[in-house]
Amino acid sequence: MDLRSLRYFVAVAEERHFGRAAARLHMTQPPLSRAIKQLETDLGAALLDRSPSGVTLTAAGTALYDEARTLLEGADQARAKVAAAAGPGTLTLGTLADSSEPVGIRLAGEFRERHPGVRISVREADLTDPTTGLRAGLVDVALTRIPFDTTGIRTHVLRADPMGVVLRADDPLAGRDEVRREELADRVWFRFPDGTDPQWQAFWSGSAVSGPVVRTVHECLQAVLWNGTIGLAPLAHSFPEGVATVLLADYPPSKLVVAWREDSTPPLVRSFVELAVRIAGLDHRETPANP
Amino acid sequence: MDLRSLRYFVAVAEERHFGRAAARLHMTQPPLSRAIKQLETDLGAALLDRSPSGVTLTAAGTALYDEARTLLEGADQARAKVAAAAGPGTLTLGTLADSSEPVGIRLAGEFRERHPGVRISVREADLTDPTTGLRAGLVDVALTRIPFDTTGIRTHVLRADPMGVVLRADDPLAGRDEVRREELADRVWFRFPDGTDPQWQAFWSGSAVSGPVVRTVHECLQAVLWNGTIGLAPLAHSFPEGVATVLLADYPPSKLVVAWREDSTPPLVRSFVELAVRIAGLDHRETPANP
DNA sequence: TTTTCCCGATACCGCACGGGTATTGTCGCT
DNA sequence: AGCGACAATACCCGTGCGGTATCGGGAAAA
Repeated sequence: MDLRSLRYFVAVAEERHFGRAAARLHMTQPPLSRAIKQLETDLGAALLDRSPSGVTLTAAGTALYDEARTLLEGADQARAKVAAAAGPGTLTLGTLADSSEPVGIRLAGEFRERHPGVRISVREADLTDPTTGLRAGLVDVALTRIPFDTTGIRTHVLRADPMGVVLRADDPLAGRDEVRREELADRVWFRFPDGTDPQWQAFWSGSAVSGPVVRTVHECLQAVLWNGTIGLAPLAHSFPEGVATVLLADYPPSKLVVAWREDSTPPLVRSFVELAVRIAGLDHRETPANP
Repeated sequence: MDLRSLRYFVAVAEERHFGRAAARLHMTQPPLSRAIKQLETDLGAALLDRSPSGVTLTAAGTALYDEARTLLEGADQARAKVAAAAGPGTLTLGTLADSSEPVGIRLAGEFRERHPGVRISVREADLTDPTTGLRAGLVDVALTRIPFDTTGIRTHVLRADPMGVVLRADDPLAGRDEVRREELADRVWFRFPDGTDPQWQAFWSGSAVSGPVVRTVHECLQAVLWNGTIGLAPLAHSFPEGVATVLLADYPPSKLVVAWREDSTPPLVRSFVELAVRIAGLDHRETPANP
């Protein structure tokens, strides 16, 4: 007898219908039927009277329903008590200035729901530090992009986004479906300041040695609009008026990762990472397979 | 957070030692460590301070310990309440006069432990009915041996025992390690009464058409001692003074099964069957692999 | 200081279980 | 009798749990 079975049973008891209960539990009917039967076997008593015109509780079933409610209630209170005893936790999250994207939104929501007492302080880093202050200890966990030097840092890929070039809307290439890198050979690229992580620098601006130095997304867009520079960006979110994006056909995709220090294993960090991975996985699978 | 994790945590909290706690939980230390860490991740708080000189509880840990105790206590009470509401259950068990064997003993014990309120009434059947009254509805579940006509009856093999021949202790063959069937061709075999299940009859007494008719194990042994008849028995338990057993080399093993009517699915029957299968499985695996 | 020992953590593996899809069975109802 | 609704069954597959083997690190002993 575990809490999961009890949750299942409560759902069926309240809906008096396996199908509806399954829907409420975000699952399908057969595993639910099986779980309830296992619970009955485990307890050694019939809990439900199955008739085609609905399901009714036996005496044992009503007894279990009350008990299960109390137990589940107690479990929730236990969580709360533990959270209270642990004191107000804090998690500092570093982002790469694009935390407003879907996965970040859901992640923040679910994390707050799971750990209501935890204060999340978000630090938005500029483009010059792909670790967003992780190695410096300024943040506990980061949503960022690879590649960069990951010694001492562990990462888990959440998603891969195709890369695109960012142009003025009136650029001759602006209407194209895609471009290749060689077509941009004569353009002016931007650069990151000296001292930026070499891998990171190489990914974003190639071997450019001239061109404007940018530190933030904003500066980069300004350079595009005013200098005619080209920008580079993962095609994951929308861009402001006046600029256009074109898919870069021969460029490796940019991978969004969750990153944390490998010596950093406090539960909140682990919980955040676990949540991030799960949600990212769901994002892929949730696309309904329409027949 | 499920009840299993809580049980684990309570054990560790009380033992203040992962190894001892694991032993108490009848498991090994690594999965226990992992489970506790998962629990910490799930709750988002450190529960234990691991120091080489023992394990101590954090504030969150002590809070969870109290809550967990209450929850587990509540779960036990829930079981009791359900059992009470279900009314005193009854399970009638049919056996083939050799229920005193190891698996039967353990089975009865564990079943009583799991379902304290249930009355088990045992019906010992004689050798003439391999179903021990199952088909007639006299018992709910049976510990018996195949083969017999199983239409309408489901069985699950618990164990296979080699067959042996039962002789007077002063029989010339009595000292042998094993005999073959042809060496017994001139012996007098016993028979079952007319009307006995044909498969059953064929297994136990071949095509014998003469010889004494026996109905019980006792009668069979009497026939061996007084008539010089030979008996046939699975070599699973000990035999009384005065008779000897010799392995029958070319005889198929006798399979001990748990049997129930295929239309009979009350939870207590399912629970009994499940227990029987699990215990029989353990019996095999529990033989320690000495290196 | 170096060695040893204890104990928890990690790595990896195999199997069982929980979830899924597809199908069957079985009642009421027309 | 035929149909529709609903739970049960059959089967598949991936995850998770428990196992064994090994590592790492701190404390005690030499």
